Amino acid sequence: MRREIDADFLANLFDRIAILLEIKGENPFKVNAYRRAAENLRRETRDIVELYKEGKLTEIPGVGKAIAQKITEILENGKLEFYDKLTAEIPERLLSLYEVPEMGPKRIKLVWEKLGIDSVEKLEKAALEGTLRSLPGFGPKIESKILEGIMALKERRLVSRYPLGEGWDLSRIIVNRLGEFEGVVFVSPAGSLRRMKETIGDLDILVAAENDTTNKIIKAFTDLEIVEEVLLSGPTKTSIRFKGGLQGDLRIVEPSRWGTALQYFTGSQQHNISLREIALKKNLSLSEYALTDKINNKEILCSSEEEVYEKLGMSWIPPEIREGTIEINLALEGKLPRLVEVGDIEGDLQMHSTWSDGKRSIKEMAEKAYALGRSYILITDHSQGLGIAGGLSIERLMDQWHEIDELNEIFEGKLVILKGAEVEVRTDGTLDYPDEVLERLDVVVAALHSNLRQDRGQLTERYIKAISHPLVHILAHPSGRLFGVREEANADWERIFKAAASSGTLLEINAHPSRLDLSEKKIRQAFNLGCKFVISTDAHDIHEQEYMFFGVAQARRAWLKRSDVANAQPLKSFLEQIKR
DNA sequence: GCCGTTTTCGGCCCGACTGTTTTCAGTCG
Repeated sequence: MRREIDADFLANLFDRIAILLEIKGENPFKVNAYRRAAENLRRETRDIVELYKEGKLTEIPGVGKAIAQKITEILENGKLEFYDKLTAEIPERLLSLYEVPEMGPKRIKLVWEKLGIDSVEKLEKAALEGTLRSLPGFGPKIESKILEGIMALKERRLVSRYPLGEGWDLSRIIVNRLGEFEGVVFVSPAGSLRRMKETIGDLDILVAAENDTTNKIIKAFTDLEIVEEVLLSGPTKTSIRFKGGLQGDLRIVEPSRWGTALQYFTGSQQHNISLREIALKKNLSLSEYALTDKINNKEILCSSEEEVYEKLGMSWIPPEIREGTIEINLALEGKLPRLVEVGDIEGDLQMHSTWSDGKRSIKEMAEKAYALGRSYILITDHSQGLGIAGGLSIERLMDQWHEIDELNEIFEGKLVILKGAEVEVRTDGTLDYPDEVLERLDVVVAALHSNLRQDRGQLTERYIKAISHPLVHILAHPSGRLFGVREEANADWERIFKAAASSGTLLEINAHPSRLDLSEKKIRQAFNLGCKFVISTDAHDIHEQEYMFFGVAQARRAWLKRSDVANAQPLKSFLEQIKR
């Protein structure tokens, strides 16, 4: 059976084409065009086959006539003549060399043409025998770097991206430590961490400091006990590898250049390119150091990010949506929406107590919620079927209601504790409590924890059955993914989201850093199909209630506004909004 | 190969660092 052709398949193909064209020595702008098309295909939430049928492939940014034609050929014939011709000229197996650090298109072409090297094994052999250094531009240093790179590759030290939560904890340590250091004026995480991407490839830290202190700051950074090795170190830029494998980059700039530096270092790359193009149209050149007037060659320094955007004639853009897509034009027109903010969140609609697998009493959880400024919370201990998490029998659940009633009297309405449950959706799509019990809960949260690998069709029906149940208000952590443990469930998400939109069932954005579920892309897809959302922490301990900002960032990356998030409303409007 | 309130042709971001050089190419972000 032929493998399914979807946007990711096409994106991977165009990325491979880009590398092969690069090795061939093609026009770099053409190479870049394939990369941009690939990137935008990965972002696309609409179904590619549908777009093809409707003749709308060129609606995808970066996809013009030529690439649309190639997609069409693949969908119709299952193959691409252009690719066959290309790989007859530049063998596909050369792509494996591209994974080796220090090996770019020029060096791959050289070792292939001069030494017949077309595999990592042959490259390793040549490096070990010292024959690589005979090539122009190669020497002993590069040879050994390549060997180290191959080692890292074999030990799988290069491949992984890290969940945002891990990078976040690390960044706190570094920012706090460097912030105390003499001479440091500003310090901030940048890069994909500041943009709050779901996973980060490296950790970027930016420091503003006076010139004479930079050496000491670099040393303080590289001397941190969490640093494994220094990869490179110059006067303004240092790269290290943390214990555990994550790479970290430190950049130091003068305080007067903080704005352009923070903007540049936050990215994304595509966003930066767009900004620099806008600058050029205004006869300005933008770099991390300054805006430069191209006519008189004078620098315009920006000490804040807001100034950078202002001088380009745009409104400031939140880091979470800096992807070089529609945010650019909207900011130029001053039409960016106000995205949902942590301060908008009034209630937290999933948390656990010692009644099931939580670590704190309901009272402790409620006090923390009140301290965080919430006005309502929903207690969602597990239902009976999830024995592993101490699921509650119906009797125990009813006992819990007495405790909640008492606590509500104590809180006198300053915080309202709602009665809920995280009700298990059984393999056949039925719920783990009978309707008579569900009816007596304030809010019902349904969740799938087991058998997520069942047949795609059955799983989809199971989701839809749960979503369509008239007593279910919220579907918790819909895709079931757990970073590093479990992938998103394989189901027909378009059908599931349509069912949620039509029944009015709210989709949870689970803020826990191990989940961040729904993904950014699925939020956008669900939003476009008419769904509404809640953002919940799924806290099992008091400090985990602080993770709300992770979920809010996820929502912001998907462009959600306050009105799209049901728990960003006061209790009264929230209760009016939930169906029944 | 894509794209367009300065263009349907002629542009396409900008810099750090390293190793190999004798002024710069290659890789990386």
